[in-house]
Amino acid sequence: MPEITKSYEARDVEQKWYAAWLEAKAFRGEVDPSRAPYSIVIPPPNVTGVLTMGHVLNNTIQDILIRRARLEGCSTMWLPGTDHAGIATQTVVERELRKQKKTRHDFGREKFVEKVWEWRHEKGGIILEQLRRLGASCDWDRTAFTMDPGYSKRVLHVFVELFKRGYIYRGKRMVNWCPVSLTALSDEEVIMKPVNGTLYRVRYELVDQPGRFIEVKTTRPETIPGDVAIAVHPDDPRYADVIGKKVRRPIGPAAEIPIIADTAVDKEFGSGALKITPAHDKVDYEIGLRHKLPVIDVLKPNGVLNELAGPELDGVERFAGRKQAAELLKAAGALVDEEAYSNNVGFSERADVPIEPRLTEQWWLRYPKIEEAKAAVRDGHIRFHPERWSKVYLHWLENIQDWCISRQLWWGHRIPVWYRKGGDRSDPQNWHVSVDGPADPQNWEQEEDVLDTWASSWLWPFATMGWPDEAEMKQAGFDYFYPTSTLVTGPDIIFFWVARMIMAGLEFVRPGEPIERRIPFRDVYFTGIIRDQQGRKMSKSLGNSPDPLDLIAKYGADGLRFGIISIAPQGQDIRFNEDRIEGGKNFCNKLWNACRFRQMSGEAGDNSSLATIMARLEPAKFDADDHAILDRLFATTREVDRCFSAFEFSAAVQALYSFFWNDFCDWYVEVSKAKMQAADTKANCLAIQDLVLRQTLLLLHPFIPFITEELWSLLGYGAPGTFIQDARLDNASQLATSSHARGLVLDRSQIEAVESLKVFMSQARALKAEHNLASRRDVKFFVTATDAQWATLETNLAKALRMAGAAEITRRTSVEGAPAVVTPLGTLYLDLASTVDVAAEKVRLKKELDQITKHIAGTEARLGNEAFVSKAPPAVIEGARKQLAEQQAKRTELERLLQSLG
RNA sequence: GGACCUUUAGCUCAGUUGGUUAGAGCGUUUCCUUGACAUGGAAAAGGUCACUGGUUCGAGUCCAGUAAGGUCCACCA
Repeated sequence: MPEITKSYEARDVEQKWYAAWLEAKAFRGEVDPSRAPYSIVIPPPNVTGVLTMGHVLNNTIQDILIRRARLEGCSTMWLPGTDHAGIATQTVVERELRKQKKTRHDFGREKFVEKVWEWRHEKGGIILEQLRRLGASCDWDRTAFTMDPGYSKRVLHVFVELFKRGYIYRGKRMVNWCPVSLTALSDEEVIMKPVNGTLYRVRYELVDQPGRFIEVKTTRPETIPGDVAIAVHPDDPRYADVIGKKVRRPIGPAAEIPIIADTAVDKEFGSGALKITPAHDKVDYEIGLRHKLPVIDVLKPNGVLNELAGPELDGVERFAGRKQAAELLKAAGALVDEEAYSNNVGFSERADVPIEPRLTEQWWLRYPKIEEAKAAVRDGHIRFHPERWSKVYLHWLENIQDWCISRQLWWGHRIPVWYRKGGDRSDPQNWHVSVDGPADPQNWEQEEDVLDTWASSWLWPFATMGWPDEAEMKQAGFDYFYPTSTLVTGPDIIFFWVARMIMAGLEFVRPGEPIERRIPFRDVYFTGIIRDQQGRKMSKSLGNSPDPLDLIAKYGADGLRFGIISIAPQGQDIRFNEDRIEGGKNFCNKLWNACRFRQMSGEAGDNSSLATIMARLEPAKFDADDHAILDRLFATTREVDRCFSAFEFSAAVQALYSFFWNDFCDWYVEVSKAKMQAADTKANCLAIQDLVLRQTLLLLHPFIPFITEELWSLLGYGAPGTFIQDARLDNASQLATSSHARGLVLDRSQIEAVESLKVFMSQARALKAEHNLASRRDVKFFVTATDAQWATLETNLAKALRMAGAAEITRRTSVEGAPAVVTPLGTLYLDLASTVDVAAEKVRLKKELDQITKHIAGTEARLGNEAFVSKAPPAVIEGARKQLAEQQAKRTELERLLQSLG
């Protein structure tokens, strides 16, 4: 067996094992009816994406779930892939073209789309390669892409089906228009941001009463040329006499526009009068419809004012136009005043510029299965973790609006609608809607728009598994793996993705079957957002996000995974802290060296299975520490189990950390050193170490897959050619059953004795340190103890001497004048009476006495409280009494020690 | 305007259904290169659990309110 080196070198080990896993197709998801399925579909990253800390967290959690399920005996399948990300990808490629001073229009649609595909093949999907570096155990043979021919066909099929079922319609409506991307956006892609601007007070002169004005307040004077009315509230007495009269539009093409009454106007705001510009405001548009007003669009799609804005403003960009309009108003004497004003403005999520409300023809989707989607979560068929996100989800569904699914882009799924050449496009008589198009294509032209990216990714959980083609579904194991088990994602895409996937699954999968068969996943785990030290979101533009690949190079993939999980509490945002990643690396090193020590301590016995290790245990030779470490091992196994069922990964990591580092390394391995020197106890002690290490590696493997695989192999736990994932993880009760079968019953009193020994040891070291003897290993101690206390000490004496760094500990009936400490195993004296600073020792003892006296007072007060004694549960009262007795005994002993010092 | 989250040691965070003297990691101080590990070991210092009330025998934990910070939703020009 190869020797374990002094320090753990992550890089080589990681490369070696990942290659071996791929070679063996260890991550292949196979249909196996004898086992339970466990499946995850990856939230497909943008094909343009590179690995961020968010991806690290998200995918580490998915990998943890998948690997744990594998160890529990499930047949697992983690489906990877990427999203074509319409706007983002098109923008990236257009940016490349701009370097060559070209635009997509220089190429034309077909050539441009070819360019995008070229780009994708060369540079797209880097992130999937990066996920391998992280250790992600995806079934790479299933890698999907939302623009794959098969996937695309399914997207179009869904469009056609929804159209047939009456959920899709075409209509001219106000949409959120991005003047940079030149496309419509859904409401979800608009981010509201407060903007500091100006509120202009503008006056409109009445046509038949020169000199009389109506004032309105507006933030957008450049749209005044598009004004078609002034609206007031019908009950507003200030304007009762002007309703129906006309005012002059102060700038732009001269026009007389009516004063109308509409209840949508807020009497309290501003002057109570509102300018109506139906082309550039959603509310205005609705008022315009009610009053049959014309629509005057003064903006070009790119946000530049057009000729309808008048000669002065024609061709001026919208923000420059705003200032210029104000000047024109001033010149016309129509600007009353202006004031600084902050209001919320919708921004395009992608381009980060204010969107324009714009009246355009678009395709809309009325969502299917809204009520059932609510029920799925409300009734617990789908469980959100943390649960509180379900409120956000339900609230959105309560107020859901139709979804604008068409985008004026070239990169994406072109909408499968054809219009009869020369026909009126708004007349459905002239439409052909099908996946494959009309039989006589020469007579038709296809819709230019493509679908919103989310209108393809909402099918991800089933379109990646061959749906709706029976043969492909069979091959993908659809029946077996759907619904998927857990979705791991961020709460920021509850609306974009999670809710829509639920509706899509309910609408399309296994129609007529019960809801639990149609939902796309059973659990949804929402991660937090990773923030920097100042609490800011990590983002490319701020440059505050470390490159995960750098972190992998520095700390190893395992170190990164362990570190990030340890700072990621459930559902809370995460303050990134590189120290914790370093802590992850250090933990790996600790694990490595503990295994190294095991290897150096003696030949491995038969480690090939749990049973063979159990067979090597010798219950008759178990001492207190042996009982205690197995007790802690079982308890930790149980705790990790609980953490997984509660999705508390950082708690699992903490439990494993403290068990392994504190209980095993700091204590058990240390006491082992004495036991392994005795031929009689050595074999049993090594068997126990082998048992602990085996179980620990299994429990840790989902979190740190590489190093555990390496150590599993080095310590001979697996047969050659097998992986740690081929083993089964026994739970705590299975472990207990196996050990019972071996005749081992853990002894509670022995386990408690170890707790006393630990306290004793700590106090002995502290006593040495207080007298500047911490580094000495030849110190002599005396102890005054009861027979029971001494019995515990005596049986563990060899270990105790070693651990305390003592030459001897001898029992005395009384000791005078030596520094002492009261321990659970008797009073311990340092044999240095002659050199001791009596005054300092008295101060120290006095301080301890004061403390215990305070505690006694507290305990007595509680027990003296009639209400406590009569109302608290007996166990609590009993505990308090026992505690009081112990405290009093300690006080008596401290007083005696003080007295003996004079 | 509505909903939600957070506030515990210098820093980042645990703290399960209320129950001994509130914990961990990092950082700090002192000591230690003893044959697994200095990516380590030992000891120690460090907290009015944001604030105010309430419920209770008992509150970091439950309730109400206040303050600060954050997130999401919402068509007031």
